[in-house]
Order: sequence, then structure tokens, then C-alpha cells
Amino acid sequence: MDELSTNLQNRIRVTPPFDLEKTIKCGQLFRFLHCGKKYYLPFRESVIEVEQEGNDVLYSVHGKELQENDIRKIFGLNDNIKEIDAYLINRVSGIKEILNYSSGLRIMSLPPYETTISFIFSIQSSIPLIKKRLDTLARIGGASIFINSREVFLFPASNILRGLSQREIGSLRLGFRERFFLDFIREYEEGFFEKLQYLDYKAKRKELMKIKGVGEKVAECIMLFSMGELSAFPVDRWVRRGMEICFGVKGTTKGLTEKGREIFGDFAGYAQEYLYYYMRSKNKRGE
DNA sequence: CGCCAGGACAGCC
DNA sequence: GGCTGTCCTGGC
Repeated sequence: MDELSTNLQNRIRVTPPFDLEKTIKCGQLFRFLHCGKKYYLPFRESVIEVEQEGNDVLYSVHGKELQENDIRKIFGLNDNIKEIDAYLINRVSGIKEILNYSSGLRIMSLPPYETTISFIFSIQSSIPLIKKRLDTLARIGGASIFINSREVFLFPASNILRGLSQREIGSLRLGFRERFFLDFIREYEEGFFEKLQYLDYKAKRKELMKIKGVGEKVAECIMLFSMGELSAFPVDRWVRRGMEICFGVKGTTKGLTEKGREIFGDFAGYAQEYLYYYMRSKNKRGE
């Protein structure tokens, strides 16, 4: 995939800790290309080509222009991570090991419409399968950007999704998730999420859970990864296990979400991602 | 073949 | 409110 390479034009000096690879690969977004040190992220009407060099983020934007602050927002570079980590260490005993292990991970800020569909697709599914469904959808949608003769597909806008045929939707092989997807693209468009952004956590959560296929976990994911709610606390099987093993806390998904928010406070979302990354990495190493 | 993968939901108590 | 069975699909 070397033919994809271009020279990166822009540079952002980042306050450490920051780890681009952890940030991209920790399950917040699914559609990215990775070759060598570089990552290619479809983002709205652009493709961001990015790599990390020490404390610098190097990037170029293909397609629609993005400003430096857009890039900062997307990768969570505006978060005061030292303050967040200090807050968590000071508040929760026993989190330091987890935090050190996951250091550099940032919460991204992604488009909510796409994020909602991504996590509806994620229900009872492995990451490769989620990615495959989303890539198929992007290809069907058709909008793309060529980078050195390679075609990178953008995520389709709501008006495009509404025009899809039943045969095209069937090719996604969504199974029981198909009715959730059909309902969502029929009932919602991007503007819905703009109306939500000024609501508080509780009100946002309530509105999101009215979407069919959006339960406790998916609603928290949408708020955390695309609506700036750093106190959101998605509970999946990894976090469930982590809460029990590391903090001795058990309960239902709803109960664990509430407990996580109590224990970790304003930055429960960061604690959740640190714990998630920690648990998954330990599992991969066979511990 | 069986089992499960980064859940949601209805039906039941 | 909590608990249980069920849901498509792909991969091992």
C-alpha cells in the first residue's frame, strides 16, 4: 500500500501523553486504513492522513478542508490529559496501574450520525465484522476520495442512506440488526444530533435510547465518542469483567454504568477507555 | 457440530 | 426494577 503515501503537510505539537495507535485502535472508530506508520481516516467529507512522530502529529487533509482545531478535536488533543489523569489517580485508588498501561489513549470526537450506525452494527459482533459491514455500506454509498490513485470511501449522508434499495441493504447482512438500521435511517438524520448537543447527560441519554437498537451500552458509546460527554461510561463485557476484577464491583449494565460514573466522576469515559484497553491487552497476552 | 463475539428487547416475575 | 430466552451472522 506504499502507493498511498504522500508527504504530510501539517504538524501539531502535542502535550504528552499521546498515542495515536492506541487512540485509533481502541474501538472508538472502525473504518481506518493502516499502512506503515500512517493511518487514513475517512471523516465526514474528508480523509485525514496522519502519523505520529514523537510528540508531533503530522497530517494532511484530502477532500474538504479541515482546520487545525478540527484535527485537535477529532483526536482529543484539546483534552487536558495530565489534569484528567491526576483527577482519576487522586479520586480512585488502584487505577494507577491501568492508567499507566493505557497511557496516551484519547477519547475521539466523531460524527454522531455515523457513530450511531456503527454501534448499532456492533451489537453482538466482532470488530472485523463491524468494519466489514461499515465498509460495505460506504462502498454502496459511493462518495469517495482518491489518494494517489487509491479510492477511499466516505461514510454516506442520511439522504443517501434513505435512497438505498432493499437489495443493497440486504447485502450488508445485518441479521436482526437490519430492522434497527432501517428504522434509524427512516426516522433520523444528522440534524437530530445537533439539537441534542445542548442537553445534559441524562436528557441526551433518554433521547438516544428512544432509537430502536440503542440500549444502555450503545447510548453511552454515542455520547462518549461523538457528543463530548466525557462522563459517559459504556459497559461491555470487558469493562464488566474489569470492574469486577480490578474494583470488586458487580451488577447489571445499568447498575455498572451508574457505579462507574460515581466512582470515576467527571472523566468516567476516560477511565472506561483505559480499563477497556487494559483488559483487552491483558487478554491478548493470555493473562 | 457447538459456541460465542465489545447487546437489545420482549416477556415474565 | 432484575432475570431469561431469543435474535442473524461469521469465525473457530
